[in-house]
Amino acid sequence: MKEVREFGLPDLPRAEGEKVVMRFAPNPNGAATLGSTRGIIVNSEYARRYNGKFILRFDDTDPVVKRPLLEAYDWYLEDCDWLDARPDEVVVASERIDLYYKYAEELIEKGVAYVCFCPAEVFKNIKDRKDSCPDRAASIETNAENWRKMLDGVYEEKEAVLRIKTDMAAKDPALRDWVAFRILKKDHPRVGNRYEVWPNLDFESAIEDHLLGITHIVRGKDLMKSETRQQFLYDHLGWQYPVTKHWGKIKMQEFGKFSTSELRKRIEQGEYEGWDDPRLPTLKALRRRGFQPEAIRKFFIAIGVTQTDIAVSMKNLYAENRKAVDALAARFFFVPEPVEMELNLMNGDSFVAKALKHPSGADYREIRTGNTVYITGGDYAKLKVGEKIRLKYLCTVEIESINPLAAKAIDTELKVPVIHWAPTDSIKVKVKKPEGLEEGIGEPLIASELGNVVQFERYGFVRIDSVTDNEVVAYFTH
RNA sequence: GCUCCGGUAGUGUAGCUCGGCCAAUCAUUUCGGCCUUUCGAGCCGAGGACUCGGGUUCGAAUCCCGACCGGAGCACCA
Repeated sequence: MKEVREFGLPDLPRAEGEKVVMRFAPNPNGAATLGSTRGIIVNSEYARRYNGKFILRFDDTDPVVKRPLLEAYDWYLEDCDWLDARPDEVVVASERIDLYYKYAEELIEKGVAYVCFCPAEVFKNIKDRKDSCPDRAASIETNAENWRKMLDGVYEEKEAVLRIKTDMAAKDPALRDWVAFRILKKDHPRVGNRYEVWPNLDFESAIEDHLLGITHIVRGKDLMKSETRQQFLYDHLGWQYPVTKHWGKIKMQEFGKFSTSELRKRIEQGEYEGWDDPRLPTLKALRRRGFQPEAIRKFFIAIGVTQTDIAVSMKNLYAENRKAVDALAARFFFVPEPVEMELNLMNGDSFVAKALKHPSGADYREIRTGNTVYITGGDYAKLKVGEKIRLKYLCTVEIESINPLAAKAIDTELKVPVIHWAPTDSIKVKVKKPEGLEEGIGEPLIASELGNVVQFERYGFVRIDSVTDNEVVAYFTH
């Protein structure tokens, strides 16, 4: 019988009464991007659904090519907290290197790991021929001794590696004898110069997943082959591989290709203001722009875990965020490209507009103005003499002249266009958008919303980022 | 070159394991309408898809084969 699933992630296959243990394992070489966010949310969501455990593990075993950033460890913790995905346990691989050495020795003793002295290109040739490298046949004693020498610093970088024996004749070249440890004589941001022999991801993560009791691995399909490679290791050690699930490549249409390393380079070169620059696809940037964590969660859960490669538009996230933010965002008038309008009010009319703070509520805000108001350049461009428009919450006017712009108040009429405006004593407002800076003016009360997400009517949602004496800076949400 | 994975509307996604209840779900986008004060908000409505070709079957989105298209791995990166 077919049943339509409720909104959410598909169920994970699991044994009866099994305690689910999930993990998210980033390399902290920069701030979390939208890509990493998927990993945080999907894994924590599964852990939550099955009442299991969620582990955050830093796979920081590469001090050179993708060198960890010391601050990023904390950033990940903050981001997880913010996303309501606080880990039950945090593990740092670089602090557990001795543990990996122990297993390396065990594998050497079992005769399933060997120290290989082939230069990379030479080994590639051998591998492509489905041949074996001469070191593969070395005795256990020789390997143990060579491994010892590796650890003792006898060899230089690239002179020797420790390989795991798989099958040099495997149909798939990606599986043949892979590197488990290599020599890197470079300090590590976290543990300094304590180690010169570093495990590769396949080795480190294989050992950790077992030790941490991970039951299910859910990650990107770029690591699909990793499972097959690591399976050899699990067989050698008599372990059971976790259940795996892989999602396809995700690309945000608005951002194109980005990698953490690339981002880091550009930030260091000053191309961006920092990891929270509003143009960036980082969690820090989205937070500063006023996105709500529950919207981001829902967005990634809706996308799910299919293996198809996808190109998603930020519009989907915007839609989700709009639902979260609409109810709590107070409304204000912000006028970009302001054009001055002289206002001739009828006798007895008030210069104080009573405006709704939120269309669904009853709370008012007062907007006081003199006999000049400001309207947006865009609205101005469409005006003609004799046309009637309503200045929202203030009055209906008839345009008397365009240059200079002047209008007189008339009796309220139905079905006239409604535009918003800014009062005489407006404050300066700068809006930082992904596309650039937009300047304008707005009602003074905006300055009282520091840190809040508000809606600039007919413009969009923004988060008030900073307030000074006569200027407000807002980050554009969407 | 070798190996692996995938292909449902503009974009995501459900359905595929166990073929019929699928003239295909939900969301978003787009379009139209509504709202006696938001034409970047809200409400209502409409449109829009099973990559192609064979096969199996009474019956195929679902099973099989092939083609085409997309992506990944073959790093002393993660």
